[in-house]
Amino acid sequence: MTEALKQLLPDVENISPAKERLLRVAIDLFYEKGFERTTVRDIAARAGILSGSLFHHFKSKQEILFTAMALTTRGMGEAAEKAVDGLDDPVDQLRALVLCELSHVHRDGEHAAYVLVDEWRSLDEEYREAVLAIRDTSYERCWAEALDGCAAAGLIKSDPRIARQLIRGANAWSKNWFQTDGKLTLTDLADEVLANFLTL
Amino acid sequence: MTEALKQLLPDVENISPAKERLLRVAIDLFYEKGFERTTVRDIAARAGILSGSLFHHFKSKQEILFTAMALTTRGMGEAAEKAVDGLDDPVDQLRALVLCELSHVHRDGEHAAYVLVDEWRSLDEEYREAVLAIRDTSYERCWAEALDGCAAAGLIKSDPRIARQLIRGANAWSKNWFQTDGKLTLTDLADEVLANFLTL
DNA sequence: GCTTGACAACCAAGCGCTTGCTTGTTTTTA
DNA sequence: TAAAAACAAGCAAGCGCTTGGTTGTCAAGC
Repeated sequence: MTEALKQLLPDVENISPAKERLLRVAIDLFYEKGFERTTVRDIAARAGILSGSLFHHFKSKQEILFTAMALTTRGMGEAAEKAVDGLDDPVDQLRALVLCELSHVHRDGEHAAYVLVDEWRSLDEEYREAVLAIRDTSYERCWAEALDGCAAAGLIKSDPRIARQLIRGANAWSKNWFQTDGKLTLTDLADEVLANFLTL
Repeated sequence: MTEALKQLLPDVENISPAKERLLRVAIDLFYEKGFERTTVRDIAARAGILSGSLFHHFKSKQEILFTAMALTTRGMGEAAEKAVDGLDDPVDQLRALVLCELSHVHRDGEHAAYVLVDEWRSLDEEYREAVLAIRDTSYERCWAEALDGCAAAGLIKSDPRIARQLIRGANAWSKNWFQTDGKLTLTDLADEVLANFLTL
């Protein structure tokens, strides 16, 4: 990580309650309509303030997106670490992580939507590396550990890194077809994913 | 399909060469930057005309997106039918379809980018049903046939429709990580996908 | 064979509106 | 009473789209 990015991160570490409230509103809207279709007036209106007041907290709309993604990414990292905590069997770890990821995609947990990754293309290049850094040091490290464990036991068919990408794609896409209120539960779906990617 | 949609479709059936040229430019830009970030001035500039002239061919930017998605969807349907033509073994069919889908995602074929599906959210509701109708009568029918065949032979682990969604997600996401110029070829990737979703 | 008219393609200019963001001031909070 | 948060007002730029007029093409009519 470059020096410039290290200067960016402290801002992410201590987010005031007021700021976090605005971020949750923004994340909701980004989830519903996407970043580009969401205007600063939309965000302000739902938060009950005027659009100009937003810029007292953030210096640009782009910074809102960045902070939102950083916050989300950090929250997912913590959730992932908590999910695998105390699990020794890599299969158990993987099951927990799949369910964790699906929960975030469908916003079942307390944290924000994983699908902010959909907005990757909207995030300015200068910010991307910082978000990636947060993701890799926590969230993806959990995945790598679980998948490497499965691979060592000969339980997966692909290279762990390829398997990770295939699983991520399958999970993320479920946003576009899976209905939480249907017969299939999120846990069922997680089992389906595991059944396909593990040699049981 | 409603009557209103039937009136929409003929426009998609006969697209003039000039119109198709503009659509290819638009699709390129949508692929590169996304629909929202692409302006009508961007499209016109790359096509070598002024922005106003676009509206001689399309009545709105939204119609450009719709026609582009319809054209792409039709092209993919034809490609899929051609890919499975003459193949009797459902496994062979599935292999062909996976490679076909990956090729479109990475724009290796002559046809446009499959990832226009990414712009689903940008397409006005009134148009969506029409695009879905085109997709289901050709492209998705091929997939259903192949997957049902595999399921009948006990070669897949999930319900065919769930398997289809998981595969679609895995394929679509590959746009965000797979490098065409890397060691792994598209055919290799297709084999990886098959290895995971088939019980061989 | 030349004119004519119809047509599609495009240009030139700009309208009305929305966007992200700024400024100076007032209210609220600690 | 000073800092933080929000308001009120609006700017400059960019957006999708419209309008009226100018080209080039080509078949029909005398």
